[in-house]
Amino acid sequence: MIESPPPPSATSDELTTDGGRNEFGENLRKLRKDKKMTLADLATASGIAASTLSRAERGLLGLTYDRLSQLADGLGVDMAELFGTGGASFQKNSISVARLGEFELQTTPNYTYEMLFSDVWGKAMTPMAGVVKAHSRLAFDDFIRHPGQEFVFVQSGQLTIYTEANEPVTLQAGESAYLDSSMGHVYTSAGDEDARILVVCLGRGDSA
Amino acid sequence: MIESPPPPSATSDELTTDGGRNEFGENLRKLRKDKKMTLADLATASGIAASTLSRAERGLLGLTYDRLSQLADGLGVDMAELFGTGGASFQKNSISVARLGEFELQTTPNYTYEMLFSDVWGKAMTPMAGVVKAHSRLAFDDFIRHPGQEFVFVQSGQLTIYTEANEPVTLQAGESAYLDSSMGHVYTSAGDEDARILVVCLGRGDSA
DNA sequence: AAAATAAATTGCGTATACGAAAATTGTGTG
DNA sequence: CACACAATTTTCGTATACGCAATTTATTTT
Repeated sequence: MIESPPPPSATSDELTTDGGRNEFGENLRKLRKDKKMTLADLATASGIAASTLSRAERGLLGLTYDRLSQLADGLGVDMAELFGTGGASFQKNSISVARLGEFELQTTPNYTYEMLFSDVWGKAMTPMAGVVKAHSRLAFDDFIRHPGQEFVFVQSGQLTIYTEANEPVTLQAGESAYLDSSMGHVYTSAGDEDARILVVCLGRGDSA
Repeated sequence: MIESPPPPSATSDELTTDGGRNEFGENLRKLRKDKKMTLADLATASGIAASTLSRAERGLLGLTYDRLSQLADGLGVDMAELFGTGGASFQKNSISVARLGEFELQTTPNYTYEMLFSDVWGKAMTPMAGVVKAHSRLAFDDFIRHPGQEFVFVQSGQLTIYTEANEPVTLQAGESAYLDSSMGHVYTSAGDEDARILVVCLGRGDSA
């Protein structure tokens, strides 16, 4: 969360503890106006006084958890959107297309892959398509890890997934797996052929 | 967010206005313990008094925005995870496999598809695999919409995507699209052949 | 088992969130 | 421009968040 510069009249207490509530307030006002609601409308919808909402929008107070929860309900959004962290910057009403070969191939010793939609801002999912050149777990110095979850689909070939907490699993073409990506994992091709896979990571992920 | 049942000793005021803060408190305690932190450790990391943290964990108070922000920093998580909306209940260190034909085929007039990993709790992404039987937009009474984002990959055939805010786009096999799923959208097969697609929705989504 | 230490909770005074009503500002119309 | 009305902000009293120190409970050590 990027903090906005403190207002000129901020007290020293606010400088050290306001935790971004000016930014929150701006986001709140934006959400409200996007929905063509007045403070009174939102007060009715949320059960929070209009005066409180006004102060929150101007960063003059920090709402409590209970009020935040009421607010999310009143605005019909989830908490993540309320905090502007859930893809709020993802372009509304957009569709992006990834054509064959459109994205630059990235090559490592073990993989050749494209980061699909690398130019799309605010994505909550990171799709990648590519080929697994590694045919042995020994090709890897260590497991790959990143916070979140990961979906992998085998388009062709056979894929073996090694993880630090489970027995290896082997997938045929058309099969898929869903895993905790914070757990160490690596992907290897399991047959003579290099497996072709599609991977979707949650958030900005560098996958195996 | 699924609310836990109110505790038996809840006052009527808590029943109507606590906005899930017992659940929040439980999640907070879980996060803290997962990280092997005492209340004093977290107090130091976050700059919030241990007594306040204790009360928050037991649902005795609702933290203000400023404190919530400090807490997220102190725990090294983002706000979404703090509220238990970011897959907090997803099984750590897990991998699940979807074998060919494993899930029951669901059939509508326009699609035949499997909800992959339908038995996996706490998934942030909902993968679906299937066939698009509709060859015309006229097959649909209305657009499909659900909050969030959606990734669609064409395995075979040709797919045309109609959206309420953009010109239709047609994808070949191996191509994909990423879209705002709150915008009305439908998928149709574009050639003689029924297109085979893989769809990943953010969250629990019913896709087109 | 008793003693020592760590961890969590309680008590109490201060700061701030909060709501209702009043005041001010903004907008539209004649 | 004046007026009416809508929208937002301010005022003020009450409720609750919050931190520090004391107390209690839980865990570890002897």
